Amino acid sequence: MENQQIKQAGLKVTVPRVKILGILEHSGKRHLSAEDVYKELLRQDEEIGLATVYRVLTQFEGAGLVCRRHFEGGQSVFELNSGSHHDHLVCIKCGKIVEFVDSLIEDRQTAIAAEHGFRIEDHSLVVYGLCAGCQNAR
Amino acid sequence: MENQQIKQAGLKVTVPRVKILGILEHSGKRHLSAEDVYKELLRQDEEIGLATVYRVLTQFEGAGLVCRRHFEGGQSVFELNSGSHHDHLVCIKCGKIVEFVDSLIEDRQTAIAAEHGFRIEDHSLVVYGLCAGCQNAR
DNA sequence: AGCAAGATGCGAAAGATTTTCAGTTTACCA
DNA sequence: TGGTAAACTGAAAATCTTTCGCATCTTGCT
Ligand SMILES: [Mn+2]
Ligand SMILES: [Mn+2]
Ligand SMILES: [Zn+2]
Ligand SMILES: [Zn+2]
Repeated sequence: MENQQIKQAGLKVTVPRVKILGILEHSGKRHLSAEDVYKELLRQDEEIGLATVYRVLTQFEGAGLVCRRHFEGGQSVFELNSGSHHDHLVCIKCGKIVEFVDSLIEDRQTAIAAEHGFRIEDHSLVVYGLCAGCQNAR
Repeated sequence: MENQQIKQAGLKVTVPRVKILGILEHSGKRHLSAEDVYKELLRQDEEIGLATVYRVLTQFEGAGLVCRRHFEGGQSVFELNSGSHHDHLVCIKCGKIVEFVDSLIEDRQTAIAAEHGFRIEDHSLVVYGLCAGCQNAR
């Protein structure tokens, strides 16, 4: 269960951490903002402050349990670290998110970085557009 | 000169606008934060407020004169709109920025979006790493 | 020159995230 | 099982970047 992952991450097992990890795992949505997590905690009648939510998410990120994403506009969103990298397609109207991986793109990035003498540490690719549903909706 | 571009953009020619456009054109750096522009104005003894800098940059963006980029960390940066799209390679140590365009990547993005029924409106690709110089520096 | 629309500068406000701090909880061991 | 140091927590205050509100100037045009 959650306790083990938290312990393995080198963190003490506390109520906020267990609850937050639980929400990330079982809330249905894969990409949640700190605010989303906080609202879900309120719904569950947990007395956990927003500052703690940010703190815990940041610790989880440091421990490699979650990934933080900075999409355009407002808040960052967090998602469980699936272990494998992926990029995102985001609908600018309804917020729908589709994940994808494309080895051709990954390879080109590596090649381009090499051409310029860079050693890649990370990258962020986000494609914004209208999903099928939102293209029709008039 | 600057006056023409501003006028063509449908904006009144004012001192702040002329100065800011001038800085974007001749400051040596291609990617500047609002704060960078503001500091340069102070250096030139111009009495222009930071709020005006943000306002003008946003207007320039709306008029298509500049592009706003949201790289990791704090501030957005602005650059003159070169007319053609490009992505960025950013050194996480010294801040060096290299611009690039890769049609293979662009094509794959279009194909992937199509596969998922999305119509692309925009995209952001930023590769973070260490530039040649920073890899050696010990 | 004279005027109305549009801009500016300033301080205040906003929104997201982080820090501070005093009071709690957890992990560990006698 | 206690006893305790270290780690953690909630709430409020602080930061940081960007935007607003508004009284006061400028610009573009007669
Ligand atoms: Mn994802
Ligand atoms: Mn650029
Ligand atoms: Zn949609
Ligand atoms: Zn560098």
